[in-house]
Amino acid sequence: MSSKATIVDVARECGLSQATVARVLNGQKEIQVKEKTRKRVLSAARKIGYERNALAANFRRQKTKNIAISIADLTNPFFPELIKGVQNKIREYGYSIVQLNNEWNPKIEQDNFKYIIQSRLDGAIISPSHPRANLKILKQLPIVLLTNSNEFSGYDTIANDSKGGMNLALERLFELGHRNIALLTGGSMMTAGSSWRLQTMKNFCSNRNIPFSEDLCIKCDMSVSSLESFSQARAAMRKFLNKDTPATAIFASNDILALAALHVANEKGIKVPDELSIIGMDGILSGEISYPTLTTVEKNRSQIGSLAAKSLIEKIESPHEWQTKKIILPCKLIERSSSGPVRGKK
Amino acid sequence: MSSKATIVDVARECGLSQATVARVLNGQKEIQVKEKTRKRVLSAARKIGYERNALAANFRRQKTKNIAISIADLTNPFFPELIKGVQNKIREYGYSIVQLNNEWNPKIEQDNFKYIIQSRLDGAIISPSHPRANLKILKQLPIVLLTNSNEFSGYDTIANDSKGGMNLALERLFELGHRNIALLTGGSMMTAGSSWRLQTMKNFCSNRNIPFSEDLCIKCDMSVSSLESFSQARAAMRKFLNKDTPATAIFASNDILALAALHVANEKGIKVPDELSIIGMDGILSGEISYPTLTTVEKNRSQIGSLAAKSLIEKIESPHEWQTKKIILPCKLIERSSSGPVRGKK
DNA sequence: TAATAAAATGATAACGTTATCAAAATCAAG
DNA sequence: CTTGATTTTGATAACGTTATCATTTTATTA
Repeated sequence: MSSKATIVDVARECGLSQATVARVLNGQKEIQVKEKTRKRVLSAARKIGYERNALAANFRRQKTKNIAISIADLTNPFFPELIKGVQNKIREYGYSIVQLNNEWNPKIEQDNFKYIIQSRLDGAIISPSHPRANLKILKQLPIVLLTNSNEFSGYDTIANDSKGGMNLALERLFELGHRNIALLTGGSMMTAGSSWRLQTMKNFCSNRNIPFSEDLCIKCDMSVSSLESFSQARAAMRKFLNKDTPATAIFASNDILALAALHVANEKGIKVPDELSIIGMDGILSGEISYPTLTTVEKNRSQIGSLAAKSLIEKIESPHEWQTKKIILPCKLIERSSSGPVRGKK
Repeated sequence: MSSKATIVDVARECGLSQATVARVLNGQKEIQVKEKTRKRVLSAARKIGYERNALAANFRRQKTKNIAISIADLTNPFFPELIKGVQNKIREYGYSIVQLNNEWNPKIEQDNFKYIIQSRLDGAIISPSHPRANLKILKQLPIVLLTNSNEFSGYDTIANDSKGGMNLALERLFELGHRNIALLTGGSMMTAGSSWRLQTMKNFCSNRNIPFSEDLCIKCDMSVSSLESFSQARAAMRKFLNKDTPATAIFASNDILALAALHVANEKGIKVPDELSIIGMDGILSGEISYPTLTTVEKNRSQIGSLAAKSLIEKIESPHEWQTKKIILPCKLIERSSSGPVRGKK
């Protein structure tokens, strides 16, 4: 029938107690059971087609060997590779992933958190949808946040040094002679990160004593799907390039935005990098196959995923002896063909 | 403490039976409980911070409200959008996704299937890693396969009409005057689909009475990560273009391969589409932002995901009155800038 | 108001595993 | 062979919910 064989059925079949059967089938170590009985159990289990009921086991132990990954949008090319990194790491430990998207919607995000708690998942890797995301409900749970925002002081976090990475790009542009650098970034202050980007830009400009005005800030929406983000960035870029801008270079907050800028430049016949240098951030595949290929500040997402997973599992499996850990990985500037020394404008 | 409040604690707190409390907190319909007691329960639950233990509930009902999605590789840009489609649909029904990757490894895939069974997930959406993937273990489970291979005759399947889509592209290229069309595709016969592609190509050529030889078949590996696939395809393309080939057009099995071809063409100074037309398949983001933009045979992944989810949930929730369903969605040719009429060769 | 029907609540037995402790079997040493 | 230590097995109580009844309360009707 539809109802599966249980441990009791196996016990009956082989004439041993269910305790012994359990030890053979689901016991942790190979210890404490005779080879002969082990075989007796296994053949009985195979005979009646026993499949472990993880539901019952999870319930009994109040553990699931599942962890959540909460992100905004899976179609954002940043995440799949990160998740893959997590996946590969946790497989070693026998965990699985429950994948939760929130579409940048804090309400859905909150529902997802509630789901995590109610499903008694063992832990969670969370990319907060915004800098003040409400994590209260998760306070008893081992979690690792994918952010370097200082809003999350009590939590374990892991992220790339985006600020440092941004400076890497800006310094390189300065070195190449650029003095009018535009910033293409998300406009909403709700979005994690957009305000520090503006601040980093201002700091850089004042340090280097070069001008920065609101005119050099191209705002669009990052808290939407990649496609929408791309299309909005293009619109913003068109508008920006229609004004006779002094910018000789653009730093974009992520590769999608950078590729949008590149697209518009191609469309308008502006030569990249001769007339305009463009640097993105993340290091997604699209940037490796664009024309020209995209200079970018790379974040090693697979590494982040892997480290986040490792951290989380250590935290899950030895909750004592744990102290809050903040990991910040350096970014790497990958110079491809969308950036170069400043030359004349059209 | 770490141990959470249970339904019994709530019952004690509000002086009602646990049955009544259960009815209020987890009961399906709003029926059969007085407004007054409902409030009494809810306030008690809130007071002692009760969170439903889904582990216990799932165990008792032998249902998880979780479905699996089994794919080869999440970083393949084909899948995230598909999963998003699934995600958005199942949210309506209160289900969640357990995400399983197999890295094209049948052994991992089989382990994942076992996991699905043992975790008593309610159903699964499966993209088989190869045409003879062993689904035996899943036979009692509601599943929907993402394939149009006829190897899976007893199963519900849903996929785009790839063959038809491929013909769409080939016919269009023929119409544009192309008579020497190369096929860029996966080389291994293990890979789902690569043999029918070759067959479709041969059929088309013999129908249209144009030549096709092994020389016009550029083989690389599709059963690897996108990045690797891209790089292998580039190598194959370089080799192909070094021979003085008569091809004026290339049809690639997916957009990654097509973009690799485009990349090599750009690299070699071959003008696309003037000297070489390239058409891909899938409709991924990278193809919209490449230069030139990529003509492609689009598969609506989000729609597939959504339909697969709907099908699966219907099957889960009314297992009777179900008959095997095979859905084949048409592809759509999207003509962008990488294809055009045949002209002179270099 | 009594008798009956209907609605609301209560008592309790599963679900299948793991964990704990007790009992039995085996082994080692005198 | 006994005794004691050690290994192996067995009996049984949870885990927290849902589902099935039985019971009580409330509503309806004569």
